[in-house]
Amino acid sequence: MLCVSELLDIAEVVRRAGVPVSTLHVWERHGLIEPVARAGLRRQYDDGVLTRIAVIAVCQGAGFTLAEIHAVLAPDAFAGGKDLLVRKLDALLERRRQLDGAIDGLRHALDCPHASPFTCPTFAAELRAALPVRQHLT
Amino acid sequence: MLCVSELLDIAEVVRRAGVPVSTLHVWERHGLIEPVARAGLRRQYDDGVLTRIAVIAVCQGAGFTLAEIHAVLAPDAFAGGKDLLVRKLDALLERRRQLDGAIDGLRHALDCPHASPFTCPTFAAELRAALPVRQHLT
DNA sequence: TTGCTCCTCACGTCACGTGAGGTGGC
DNA sequence: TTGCTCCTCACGTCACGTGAGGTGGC
Repeated sequence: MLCVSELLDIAEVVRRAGVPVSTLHVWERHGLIEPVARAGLRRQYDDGVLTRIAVIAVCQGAGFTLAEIHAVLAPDAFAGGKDLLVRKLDALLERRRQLDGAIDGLRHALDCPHASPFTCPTFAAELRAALPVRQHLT
Repeated sequence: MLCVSELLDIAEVVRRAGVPVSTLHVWERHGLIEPVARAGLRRQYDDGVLTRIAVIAVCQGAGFTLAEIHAVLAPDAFAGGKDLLVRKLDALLERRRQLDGAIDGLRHALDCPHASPFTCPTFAAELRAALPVRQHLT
């Protein structure tokens, strides 16, 4: 059995994943990723690291801390239930609601004939409406 | 002419805006907000601070740094053109695209019969597809 | 006078970013 | 042997969060 799986050096991972080296080092210190080997001091990754990186990126987009992502990446993360994921999905939906508000606000600011959004009653009203929903993502 | 505009203490601002005191202090140090007066040491805000806070919150959602938000809040921010806003709108749209990807991914993870997303080919493929778009919000 | 809210100042934290100086594969 | 990539380690940064100890309005 020939197991000649392609090994990636860190530059290749940076190129394929679009994540800077400094970030990869941080994630490694937090136990989120790990090279399968070293060539001298140089990290050698296998192809699976790209999937892990994708999971980390998506989870960060969902507002997970690195510690939470560590839990998600654990082998038994989905054994005991998916409560964390359900809560995070709610947070994501709320986040999208806020984001849509920001997009609408920015579009209005770009179209607005007023010199500044502060002098525009429509914009002010829109902003005020966006405020009270601010919540912590827990 | 009676100018008895309602003054707000910091607790009232926290209640109405949903932003913690520590954050208000930081924003003040960065020149983003300012009390209109002090009662002894205690900050007294007018009603307009709520609009500024709303702008700050929306801009943060758009990925602005506090320094950039400071520029947006300047009286002549919209005099010289709206290039910054146009770029940020693009960043926001890209961010929403990522967010939608994360929402789809999470929903799939919750429905998925597999023990872990890593063993599910659909999930892995979805994640990989979400990766190469990672860009800095500049 | 007594709480209670508010204050300032310093330090901690989270997720990186940035050199400085050194190692090692091709 | 010479670059060039990669390494580790320490320190900086951004946007807060968290006490510690003190002030002051009601």
